Amino acid sequence: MSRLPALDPEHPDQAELIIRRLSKYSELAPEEIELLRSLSETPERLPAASELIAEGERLESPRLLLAGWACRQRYLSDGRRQIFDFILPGDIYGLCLRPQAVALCNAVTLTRATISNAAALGDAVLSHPDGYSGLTTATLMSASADEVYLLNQMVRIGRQTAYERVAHLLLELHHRLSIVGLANDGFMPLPLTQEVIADALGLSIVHLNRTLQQLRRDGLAEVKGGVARLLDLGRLRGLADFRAPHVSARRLENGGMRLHAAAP
Amino acid sequence: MSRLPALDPEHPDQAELIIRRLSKYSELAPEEIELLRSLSETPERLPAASELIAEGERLESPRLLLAGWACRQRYLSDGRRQIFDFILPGDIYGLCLRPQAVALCNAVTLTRATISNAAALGDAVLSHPDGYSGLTTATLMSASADEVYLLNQMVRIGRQTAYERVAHLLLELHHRLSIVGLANDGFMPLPLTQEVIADALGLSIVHLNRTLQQLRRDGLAEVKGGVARLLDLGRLRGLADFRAPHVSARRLENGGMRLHAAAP
DNA sequence: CGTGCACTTGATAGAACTCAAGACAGGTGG
DNA sequence: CCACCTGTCTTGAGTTCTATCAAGTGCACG
Repeated sequence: MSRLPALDPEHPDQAELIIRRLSKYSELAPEEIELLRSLSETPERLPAASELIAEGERLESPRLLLAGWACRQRYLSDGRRQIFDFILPGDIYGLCLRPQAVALCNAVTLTRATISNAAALGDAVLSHPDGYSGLTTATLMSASADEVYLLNQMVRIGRQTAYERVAHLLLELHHRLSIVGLANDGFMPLPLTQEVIADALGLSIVHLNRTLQQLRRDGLAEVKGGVARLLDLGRLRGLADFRAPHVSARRLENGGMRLHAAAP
Repeated sequence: MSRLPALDPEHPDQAELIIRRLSKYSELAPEEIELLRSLSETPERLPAASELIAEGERLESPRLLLAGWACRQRYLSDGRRQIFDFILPGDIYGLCLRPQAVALCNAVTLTRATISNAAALGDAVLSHPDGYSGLTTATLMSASADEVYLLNQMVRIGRQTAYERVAHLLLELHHRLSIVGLANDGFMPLPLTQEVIADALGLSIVHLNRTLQQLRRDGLAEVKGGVARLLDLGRLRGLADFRAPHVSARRLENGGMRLHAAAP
């Protein structure tokens, strides 16, 4: 693994993250990388708790989260909240293959964040896929992976215990952050309050807190001060039944494109 | 509301269900209706518990469930199962806008079922959307609604109590079945074992059973013998926080509807 | 008339939630 | 510089919800 460039979340002057991520899925041509790099030219800073997308809003063009964390969520009328998934640095959001698509839920930032419009990427993928085959392949495989994360989330909250849920989510986030170089060997940023994690996992704050303590007592994971440390990836994977989505990057370049792609 | 034609699940000689459903989303031209009708010409009968799609399988062409019920699901390695969503009569499944898509989870029949290949529909939507604008609009809106059902499911299992979950699921199924004319005024087929419902809602069989009894004692819903009767839709909607997905049917008739089979 | 599957019931244990209070920041204003 | 917020995290106690275990019922089917 090559050394990672410094990644100051407050001054992300490049689109390295998304370049790294999409490169995992398909080889990118120089002009495709150039296109991605150009996405960071018009960054916009947002405070935490900013609404990125409102439910029902028309999705005009995709956007890129350059830095910071966000999520998609919905509230029940009595205030209970369910977080569907997290949007991590380097992720594209608001991209939908359906024309005239409308957002099905809202998206908000969980930390300070930097975003930029990714209309150029949307254009490439939706209108000129033949001219940007690598980029298109990679973007679609990435979208596919995002759908897998959604299904994972459903299994977690539907069929796993609190202990398993937390372990599984931490592993998934670690995996996703590893891809863009933000996590290494169990160490990763986790700028989420326990309330947010609880709302994602369908747990109460108090119970999540105790579950985290249990994981720490068991020598499996420590979460503190916006950082998480997974101390025993092997045991965590076993207990949480976690398997990294095998998005066989770069294999079968032509032909059987082996991705977990999707199906309603 | 017009009278419904007889719908014998064992001999569904027409594609009326999907025609009704898609017509809710967009006005269909005569030739579009003809195309849909032609989908029922090569029906295939399957017993219960047949695998419709295997996880990882390449999605060649969409298919239509003419009769019977199915679901998408995943198992944990210790046998626990999570059902993600239900596929109802008249539903399309295996349609994915991504080229070369692969199934993200498997799909199986829950009852005897009749299916047919819907390649013609896939072709129309993916390759000739301009020639089938109504059909394309309707199909995409329908796919969109399916995604909403997935999010609903996540909210149910993540943030609702057992009682609320059951009520909410029954209302959603009733709503979906109403659209194709299979449910009326609280009365609907429900050919699911309690085990299946439990696996969808993230509950144990025993607890689901008791929750159903509670709903019945409260005069809200009766489930028995493959049939469900929702006795007080208003109260059910209130307690489950259910709102029918407002699928803005029939607006935006011709917009820049442009969808392509972006192909790497 | 047995057999199997779905459903039901009772008893009990365990998981997770709620309430309430305290500890510990980081930031603010005096 | 310090007192004071406010939001987050932590802890304890008690309750509620849900799962598990174990039988038993009912019905459809061969």
